[in-house]
Amino acid sequence: MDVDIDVDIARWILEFLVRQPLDDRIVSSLISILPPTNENSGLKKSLLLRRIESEISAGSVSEKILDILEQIEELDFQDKIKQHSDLIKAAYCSVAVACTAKFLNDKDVDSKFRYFDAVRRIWRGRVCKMENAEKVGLISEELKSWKDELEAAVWDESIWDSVLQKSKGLDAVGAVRLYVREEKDDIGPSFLELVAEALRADDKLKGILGFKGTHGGAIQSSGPRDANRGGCFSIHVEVQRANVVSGRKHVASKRIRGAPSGMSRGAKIIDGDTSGADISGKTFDLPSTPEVHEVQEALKSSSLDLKAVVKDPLPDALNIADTVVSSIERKDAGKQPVEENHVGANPSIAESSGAVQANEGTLGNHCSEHQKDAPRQSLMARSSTARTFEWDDSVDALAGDSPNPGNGVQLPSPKRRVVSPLKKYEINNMKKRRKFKRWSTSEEETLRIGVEKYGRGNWKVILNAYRDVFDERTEVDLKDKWRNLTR
DNA sequence: TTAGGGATAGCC
DNA sequence: GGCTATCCCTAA
Repeated sequence: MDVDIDVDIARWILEFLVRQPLDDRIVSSLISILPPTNENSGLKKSLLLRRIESEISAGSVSEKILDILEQIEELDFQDKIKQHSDLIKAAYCSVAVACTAKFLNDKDVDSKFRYFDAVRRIWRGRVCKMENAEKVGLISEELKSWKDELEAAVWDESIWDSVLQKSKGLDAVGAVRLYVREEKDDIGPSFLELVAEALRADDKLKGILGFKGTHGGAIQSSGPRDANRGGCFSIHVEVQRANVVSGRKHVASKRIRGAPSGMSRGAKIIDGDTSGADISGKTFDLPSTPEVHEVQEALKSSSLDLKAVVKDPLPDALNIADTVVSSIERKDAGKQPVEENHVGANPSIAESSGAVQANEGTLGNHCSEHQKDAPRQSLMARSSTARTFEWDDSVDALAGDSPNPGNGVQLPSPKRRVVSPLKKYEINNMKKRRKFKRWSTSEEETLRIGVEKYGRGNWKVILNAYRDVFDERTEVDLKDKWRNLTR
């Protein structure tokens, strides 16, 4: 089930997340619940690069990397990037060789079978397909040379040693790392990081952000090939004061001007206190799991970066809000009028108040009648496709963790909402079933070999021993398949 | 981590 | 709709 969340915001979140050292499962979970952002090939590439990094984190390479590099090549092809980096070709060649030649290490019957199988899969399968399709993005002279050599070794065991020695001269992991570094440098930082960076560097922009200024601060994108973010754009944030006060909601409309299509939608920030609020939209809660907490921490850290560079952009707004808010009866004396403006003015500070950051992976979604009915239209009026997102848990610690608690802003504690059984049901259903993938004969054969060698029931050992063959399989899959084979 | 039951996708 | 293969959940 996809979360009903603005696709641009989802993209910002994903752009940010894929650059964080988070567990892959967490990122995958988030991707599965955020709406698809298929049109963004830059994000896709970032995700693929992340998968590569994950694959080589153990210091070895696998055939999965070949698959990912092919996907990247396809993306580049779709983006009409004709000139492919030599580094991607070198990385592909090195990994292909490593994934094949490793089976020459042992001289037993199994390894011989696996070597033949690897040559069939990689060189007669992948490489030949690319050659036949005249897809030259990953084809290099070096690759062709290795193909001949490895094919020759299929028929001539006497050259195994020399091929093996030569293959050891290739540093596959190093080649992949070099390529990934080049791509990441090329893509540049995420949008959220750019904003943070711009705020750090530009005092003027700090002043502009959050209040009714019409000036725009410019942020230069550092990703020359990242057509999805555009080369240069400006940021404009406006506070809808009327809504902030009348609805006890903190609303800011953020718009990127001059950005490519899809970048100009609103992000609304709402106070965690929703009591009495007229909620017409759907609300999504995240389960309070360690994984979710980990993601929240990463987002929080980025938010704190923002907060650290924004001192107080709205002193005037505070005074105005002070006057208006004072007329509203408050049950909670700890909620100061100044909070409202801080929140409305600055998304980074909004977080501290229990407000929700759309760009913090918030999955809550409220539509405020107050905002809808607000008589004053903002210059940066929320677009029809914009939604409101509410973050319940992430902000708990922020107010208390504030490095400068005496700075005058004491923010209300967000309230954890009780998740209804129905919601829990929805949360459980957010996990998508994997795509149905039929077992190949080589997988079946390898499973038989594995069971013969390691014994039935040692599914994890077998999976680890033949990880290259069992692509996207789990130990449970192996167990289930064996059960099926032996029925 | 594994085993087993149940759910679901894919095929006929 | 029925059957089978694959995937998922949960108890041990």
